[in-house]
Amino acid sequence: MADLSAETRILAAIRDIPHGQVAGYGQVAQRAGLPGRARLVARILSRGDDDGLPWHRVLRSDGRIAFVEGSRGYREQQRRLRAEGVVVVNGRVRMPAEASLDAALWGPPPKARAGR
DNA sequence: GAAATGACGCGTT
DNA sequence: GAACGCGCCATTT
Repeated sequence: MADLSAETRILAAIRDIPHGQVAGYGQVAQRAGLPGRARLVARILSRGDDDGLPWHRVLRSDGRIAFVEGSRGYREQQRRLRAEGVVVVNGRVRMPAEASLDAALWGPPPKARAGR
């Protein structure tokens, strides 16, 4: 059967990112069933054809904003992230482990890490 | 059809 | 932790 287009799956994966949560391009691609297509995700977002998509929750694997520092999208994304309670420092965000994203989507473990 | 470009990722230095 | 380099994928010139 004709599977949904890769673009559709990627868009769905991005929409599945919970409020106040962030994910990397590679993570989104993998969640969409397209491992190694991180660049495809970036290209789709660059098009911006879709509406109401939380594109600002998609960051690089390093937790850094993909846009160039000082550019319009950069400031926009940073502003939106902070508006959701995400801590952005020096254009950087604490990248959650993949397990954390799974937990946020499927069920967070009550075993919170204490002390650090 | 080859080369260049881009909201990327990972390993190495 | 930052800088550098190479690899991968899809579109455009």
